[in-house]
Amino acid sequence: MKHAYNVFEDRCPTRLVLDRLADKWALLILDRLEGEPVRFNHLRRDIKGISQKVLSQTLKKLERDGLISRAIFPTVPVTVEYTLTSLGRTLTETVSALAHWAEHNMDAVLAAQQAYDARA
Amino acid sequence: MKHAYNVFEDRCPTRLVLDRLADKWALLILDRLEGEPVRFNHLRRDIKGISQKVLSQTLKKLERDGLISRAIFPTVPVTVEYTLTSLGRTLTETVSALAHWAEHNMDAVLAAQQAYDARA
DNA sequence: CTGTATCCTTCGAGATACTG
DNA sequence: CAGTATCTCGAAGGATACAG
Repeated sequence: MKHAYNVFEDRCPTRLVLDRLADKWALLILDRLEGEPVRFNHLRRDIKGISQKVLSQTLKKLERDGLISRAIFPTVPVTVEYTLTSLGRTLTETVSALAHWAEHNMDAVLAAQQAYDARA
Repeated sequence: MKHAYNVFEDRCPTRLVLDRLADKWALLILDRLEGEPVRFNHLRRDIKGISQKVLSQTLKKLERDGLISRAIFPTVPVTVEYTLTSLGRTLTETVSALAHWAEHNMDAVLAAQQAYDARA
């Protein structure tokens, strides 16, 4: 067999990886990072609604997973840029596909919800 | 403009839709449902580690969003089949791409984590 | 078989304030 | 600018029992 694990198995490494990806903020960060490095506060401003704490935590997790890298520039005050790694770049296509699906099918989902709620 | 909203805006419908997708169990269910209808307990058995309660809740949300449909067969005891809707089927390619990414890049992520932890 | 109801715990997120 | 440190709070999830 090609793979020892699959996503349907409990407590397998694959599931742990999918868990990390199944995170709203992580997806938004990866999507935003596509194409260009972005600074901390720039991300904070662009990704509306994320708190400083959660942004910091999520960036740390993504860096630990090898999906993004953190570059520190000794300016005053200090500048920090986050960039997709080559591993992270292999994900962007899928991630932005998900984001685009959400944008394009929002209306259909909303309509389905209203129909569902009307029945109940 | 083509879209009034994008995923980076707070409290926009697109974000709400992405929120729903950014759910580990929802992704696993959608992935499992690709290709064939599946019964409740069958899903429960296949998606290892999910509780009855969470499975039920997640299925209800996915049905409300118009991504899956629920068919009741008046057998004794009753049989319930869950199937992807046509809207849901437009998502499967992306969802399974995510799952496959996790399976294929698990090793790289694990290695990155170990390298990160070794540095710290 | 396919769920719902309840209890209980814990984990995560928001708010706020502070630091290098 | 780029974070860390607390604190509090609510919601999500597991376990268990029960129901149609």
